[in-house]
Amino acid sequence: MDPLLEGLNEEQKKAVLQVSGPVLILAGAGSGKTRVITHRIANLLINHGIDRICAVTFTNKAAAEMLERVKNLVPFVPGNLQVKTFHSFCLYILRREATFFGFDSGFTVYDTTLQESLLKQVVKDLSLDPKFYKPSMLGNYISGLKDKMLSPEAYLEKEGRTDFSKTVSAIYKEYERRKDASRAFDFGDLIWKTVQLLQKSPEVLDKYRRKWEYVMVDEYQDTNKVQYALVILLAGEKKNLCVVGDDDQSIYSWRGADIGNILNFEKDFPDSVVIKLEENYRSSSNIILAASKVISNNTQRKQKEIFTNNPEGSPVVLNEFQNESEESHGAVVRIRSFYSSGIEYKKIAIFYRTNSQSRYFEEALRNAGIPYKIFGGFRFFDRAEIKDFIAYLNVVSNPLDSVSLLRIVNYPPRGIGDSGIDKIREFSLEKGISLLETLGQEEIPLKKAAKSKGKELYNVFNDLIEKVEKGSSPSEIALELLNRSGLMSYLKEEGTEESIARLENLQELVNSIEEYEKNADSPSLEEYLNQISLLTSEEDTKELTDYVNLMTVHNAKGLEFKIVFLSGLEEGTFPHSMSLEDSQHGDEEERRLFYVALTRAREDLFLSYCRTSRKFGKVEDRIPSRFLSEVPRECFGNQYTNRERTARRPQGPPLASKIRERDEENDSVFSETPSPENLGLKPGDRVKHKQFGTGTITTVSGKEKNTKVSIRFGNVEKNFFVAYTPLEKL
DNA sequence: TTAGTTAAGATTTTT
DNA sequence: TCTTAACTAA
Repeated sequence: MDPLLEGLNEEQKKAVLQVSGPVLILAGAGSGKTRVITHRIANLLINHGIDRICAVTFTNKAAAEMLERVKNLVPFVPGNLQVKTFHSFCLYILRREATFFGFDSGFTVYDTTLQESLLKQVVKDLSLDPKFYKPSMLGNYISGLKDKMLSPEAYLEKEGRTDFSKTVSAIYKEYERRKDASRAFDFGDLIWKTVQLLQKSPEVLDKYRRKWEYVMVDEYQDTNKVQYALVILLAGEKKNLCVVGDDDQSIYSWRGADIGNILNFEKDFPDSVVIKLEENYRSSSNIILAASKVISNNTQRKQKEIFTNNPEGSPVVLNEFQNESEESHGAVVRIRSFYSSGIEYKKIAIFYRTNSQSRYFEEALRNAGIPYKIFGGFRFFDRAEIKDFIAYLNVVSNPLDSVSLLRIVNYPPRGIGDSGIDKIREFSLEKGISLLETLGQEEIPLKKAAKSKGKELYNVFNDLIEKVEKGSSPSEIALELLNRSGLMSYLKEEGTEESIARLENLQELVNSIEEYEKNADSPSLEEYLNQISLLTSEEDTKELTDYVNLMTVHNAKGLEFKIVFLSGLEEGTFPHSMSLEDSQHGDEEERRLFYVALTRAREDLFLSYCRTSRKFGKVEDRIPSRFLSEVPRECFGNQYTNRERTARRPQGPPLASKIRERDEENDSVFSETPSPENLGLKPGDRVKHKQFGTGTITTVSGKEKNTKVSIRFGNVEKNFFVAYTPLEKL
């Protein structure tokens, strides 16, 4: 038998062998979906000599995983095969077709920050109230319109002419105009402009249809209107289109995902082959029981049942903790014990609903010396100093990029403040020249010092732009810019710990550019900048080989782990209060999200919630997530102890009866004191400080070397690092 | 204009 | 709690 088919069930084989025409694979969680896709790609490559394939996913992590698994199946990966996210896929096309948009020398990709700063300018210039028209809200709104392929005019038409819609439409229009003048695309543009390109240019469309005769889309239930349009365009008349998805795992409606895309596939393609994968090979039957019972509470779903022939496995464990620190500590203790019994860290994942929750786990893992990697959330490229320097590079690569220029025109300080900036912008508008050009003008009405600094900056940019044209390498440009921008000396002079760290980060960025140069076919500054704009955190961490995975549940989709910790299962966090406000979907999307989380686990699933958690630094009481009561009692096994762990509150939470440890062994989790690192200092202690005399400790924070204490001396409160401050305990 | 201080306000999820 | 906007003094 073909080794590609080994170990596959009949339906999976059918999916792998279905070469041409439209195919819909309805794949339940853990039904071997990625296996089917990768084997299908391998089958096309090996048995049919077809390499004109593109496979599109949503997250970088899923794309990387897919490519990796294809690599393991085939002797080599042909250049024609593309496995990418929607965004990187479109970037690939747009970079090659930029001339279509009149962007003859490429373009800049605006991330959310640059998008919002442009919107802020627009709101200001249209004399609108920035308190009401918040850049972040406008950014989301406009992105949403782009997902639906609505232009400012089409939006107005559809929405009706209210004061609000008229204003938003005007902002949107002006935003587009300026973005265009800055020769930039935002994230939404990447996909929509690609669709427009393919619609308007038959030659280009034809070219890419021939380049990729076979199109595969993963997580099809999460495609939105514009992504749908893209897929349909690419599939063309040949319709060699294979989509894979599961309506129960649709978790992106807030980004315009249209579940109708998957539900209507058979209508869109009447000659399609539909394959259902319902057997779960991933998880223990305990986990599958929990997950399928929970999801059955949703009304808006296709009636179906996932099942497994896997053994029952360990009980699902539900833990209650007093707060987030104890919760993360509890996970660390278990991770340690798993590790000492021979389980690698990378088999373990910790999930949470929102990125901010990662903090506690990071802290606990760091203190325990356990390697970890955070997916999503804050990236290296999100650091302010990196963004600043990238803004510098953006201007060199695209002198028309006024948004980036404005970001750094006064950083480091050049005496060009808000009023100076206004003057420069006025002048540039009057003369019809770019902002950068304006900086070089003699007659701008600025103070002498500011004017000469501006001119200096202009010269630096001009020189570097010239050097790019003469073929200087990106890293050469970066190094020179680092010096001549004054950034380097500014940070050096500052001399604080903070500024030194920033300098090191900038050095790290230069390293990253050098790294890129080594690997790229024909390295250019512009390509580098384009690429990093789509990067998420997984690509930029140092290469660790074994690490615990930390991520949001959204990021976890499509992945699987032997051991999963799902944390923060409290009302308001999961389901998140913000999503409950959206009455249209109610809590159903949150439940799907919970379902996704549960079905990631292969063997061990630990659920946890806290009695109290912090919100904006304030401790608040919490109640367990509604989803916990939807998990059948028997999933938690029979072995419970009745001991209360944290008897700080007399009355138990609603679910107290369920929330027990499963056996004595695990009791040790709680008998360890959570943080012995504070050197014995605790709030309320009286201490003596050499300089300030006697005071009372109000708070203790941080761990080990980083332990900080706040001490109140009379009416003043001061903060100290315990490690640096000799304190005498009284 | 800048640096330093104070008060408000922020957090859903991703590219 | 932490970041940013607004305010104030120089």
